[in-house]
Amino acid sequence: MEVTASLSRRERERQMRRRDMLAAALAVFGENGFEGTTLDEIAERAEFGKGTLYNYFPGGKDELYQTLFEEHVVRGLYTVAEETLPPTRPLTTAAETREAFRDFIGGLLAHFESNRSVLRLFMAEGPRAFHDAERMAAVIQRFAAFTAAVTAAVERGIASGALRPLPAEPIAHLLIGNVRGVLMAHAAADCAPAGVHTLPPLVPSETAALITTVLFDGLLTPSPAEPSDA
Amino acid sequence: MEVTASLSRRERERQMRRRDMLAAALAVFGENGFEGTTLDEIAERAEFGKGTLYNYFPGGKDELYQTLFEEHVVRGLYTVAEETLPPTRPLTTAAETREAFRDFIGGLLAHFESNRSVLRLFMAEGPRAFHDAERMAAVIQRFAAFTAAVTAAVERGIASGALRPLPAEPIAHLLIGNVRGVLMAHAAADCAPAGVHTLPPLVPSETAALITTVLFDGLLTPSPAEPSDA
DNA sequence: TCCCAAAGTGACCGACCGGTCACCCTTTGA
DNA sequence: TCAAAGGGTGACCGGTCGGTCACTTTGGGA
Repeated sequence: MEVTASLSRRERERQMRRRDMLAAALAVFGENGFEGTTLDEIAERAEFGKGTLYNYFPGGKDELYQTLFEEHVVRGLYTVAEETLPPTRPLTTAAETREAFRDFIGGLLAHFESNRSVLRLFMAEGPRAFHDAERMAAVIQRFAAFTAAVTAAVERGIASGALRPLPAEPIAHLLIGNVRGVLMAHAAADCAPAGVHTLPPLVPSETAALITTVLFDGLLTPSPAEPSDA
Repeated sequence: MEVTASLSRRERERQMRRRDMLAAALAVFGENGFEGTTLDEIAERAEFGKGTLYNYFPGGKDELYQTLFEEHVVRGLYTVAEETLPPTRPLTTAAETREAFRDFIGGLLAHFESNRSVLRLFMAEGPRAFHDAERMAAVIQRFAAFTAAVTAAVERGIASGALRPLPAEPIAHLLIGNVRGVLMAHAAADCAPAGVHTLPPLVPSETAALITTVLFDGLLTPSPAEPSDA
């Protein structure tokens, strides 16, 4: 028992240190990007020697980055989709559908709005992968479950008649792209020095409402009668 | 006269070499991204010595990159906006407005679809700027004229009653973001190895029509009567 | 034909950084 | 108390790459 307890304490301490390292790495990657980050800085920030990083992450810089990306970005996206667009949620009326996707969009915005380092991780990985087919394949694969969940929801909306019969997957990508665009704009704005193109702070619910209005009701002034919600 | 002619021939040759260097640089940057590109490779591809690059671009790697970005991306975007959404184009009816923005979106798609290197330049610069306030400010400033032109068009559409009275600038960004998203998806797809998430080839006019339908008419099935176009 | 200025060149430099490993220190258990 | 083991450490290594500059080539004019 004592041996077990001792081992598990060791194990717990190991996990804690691992977390400290990841937290430091997230901060530095968020500030300086992948290329701009040095292992020395991560080690210093985590208050460990550089060699120790390699005890915990034998894959080095890349393993640290991929771990963070998986944990915060991939899992974050999937969790939001799972919670707001589960297969059990009814999407039969216009109001239900609009509300579900507003929740989805708001959830995504909230997830990234709360942590700028994670947001930058999200924004920066795509372009990084453009120049490496293997990495790009990995990224696409990792997001597959997420995009599939969104596409399924769109398909259900179309099947129920709530949504127009447009191709579901492009529509799903369009939805995601809108969120991505807004996040990108905010990431850009709060990086630029004060005064240059200042954006009002991101309020997920309000922005989600705006995007939802545009995407679901359209930009055109409704001609015959306002399609009333609920 | 002879002196002048001689000088101008020199000058013309200089311009030609400059162009060769830029073309080589564009190809390499497009393939490998900014960080992944070495001056040695650009020099080799351009069939000049590395030192000669510095005769033409004293600012080195960064000047080459910025020049390409300005020439192909910034000017490209602005030209499309200027041609498809000039202040003189009437945006008073729903049909006019939808058509103008469909042209705009199609123009953007066509501009980048025709040159993948330029597309990657466009996609990659944003994230690169996240970690450098000065560069980000420069990027925002360089796009200011473009976004202003689009915002102005949205405002005119709203003023004429064709578009809903939503905040014009966010809407402009949303429009641009949708195009960006589609382009990103295609850049990603044709980088990934065959078989992974293959996308149908990008047909600017068709994609523009889809985006326009979604953004202007909305995803919801119109309840009372189909708002007929024209 | 010769001269010289301008243009071209690539070997070289130094900074940088990911990754390694020989050493050291703490902990543990007898 | 001590010895062995495991984990922690950071100086160091090798490779890379942006940028430089002393030398070479070129070509136009006298």
